[in-house]
Amino acid sequence: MARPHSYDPEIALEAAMHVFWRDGYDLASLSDLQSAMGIQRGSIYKEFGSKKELFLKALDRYVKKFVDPGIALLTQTDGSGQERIERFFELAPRDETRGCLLCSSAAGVAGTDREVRKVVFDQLARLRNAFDTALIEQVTETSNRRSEAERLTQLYIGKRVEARTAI
Amino acid sequence: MARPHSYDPEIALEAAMHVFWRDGYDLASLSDLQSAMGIQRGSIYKEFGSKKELFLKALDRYVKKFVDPGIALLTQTDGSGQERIERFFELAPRDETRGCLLCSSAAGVAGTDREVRKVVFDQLARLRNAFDTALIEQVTETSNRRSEAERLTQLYIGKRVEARTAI
DNA sequence: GTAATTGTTGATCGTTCGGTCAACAATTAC
DNA sequence: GTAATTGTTGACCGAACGATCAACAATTAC
Repeated sequence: MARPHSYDPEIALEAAMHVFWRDGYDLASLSDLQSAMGIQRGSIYKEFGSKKELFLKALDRYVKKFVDPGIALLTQTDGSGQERIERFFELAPRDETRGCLLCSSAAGVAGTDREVRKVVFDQLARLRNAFDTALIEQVTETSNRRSEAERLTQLYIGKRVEARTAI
Repeated sequence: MARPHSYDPEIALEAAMHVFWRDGYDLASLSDLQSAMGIQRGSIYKEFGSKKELFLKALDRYVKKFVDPGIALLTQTDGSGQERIERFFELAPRDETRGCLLCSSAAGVAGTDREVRKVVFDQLARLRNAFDTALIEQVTETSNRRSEAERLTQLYIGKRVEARTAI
């Protein structure tokens, strides 16, 4: 009954995610996004609402693609928790100099935007809980386990942020 | 022989450092800096050259004020290395939600500006070396010590980046 | 006093930003 | 075919950006 889409919103979002991943929220301009997504500005706004909404959807996609598999690995039941934690830290390719969109956002836009900060906080909490689950055999005392899970989360963030400084 | 300065460049730089610390490089606008520094735009440019040069000088000041004392603690000779490392991680106040300017810059502007990236990389290397020095009693094997120093550096970055997500 | 020198100001520059919208295109229902 | 509906486009908007500069202010040397 009406003109059909000429582009796939999922593919456009995927492209936007990569721009935000590489450049961060602030440096990613609408012109950059427009080029990468292959659609015009008006279509971006009709489809995604605003730059910030587009970013939040791209971040959500990033989490589904790159964080959730790690959480699934940590919380699955085969193999020892220690093994799963080691495998978790091997998930990110060594040459991925873009780091982690979630971690970079923690250092960047999350510091100034409350809504983004909440999303980042919640996702990092999910990761912390997954570490906690993986530690349940090794560390029986709850508060010790919680602080070790906290340490592992911070270690993950540090690794992925440091990756962005590679020369 | 000429008109004297009406402001103290060191105090102005200190103010700029706090703006960059809170907002990051991109979000810190010249208007913000101007207000915080208490001098007009023209004077900022005459004194510091450009926004990026001002940022690099502010980052340098940040390192001198907040990173160097930590490095000094790690590399001093009294107390055990383990003790000094523990004290290092207690240097940052728990309620410092701005995190660490060096770490935030690693996740942010360092990803897109080569010059900033080099500075951040070098300063993180100094910190890594300081951890290595503090580990010299505990870990005698060189490559083990190096990877443990790397871990501690990443843990530090993670802690300070995570601090920015506090709700 | 005057001349020379340097610091300070704020208006102004061109550019880029995120965002909007009227015109046009493509489809379905009839 | 026409009408209705929705998708797409690119020109355009005001605002904010980083940066510049001519005019003015304050000091020293004489």
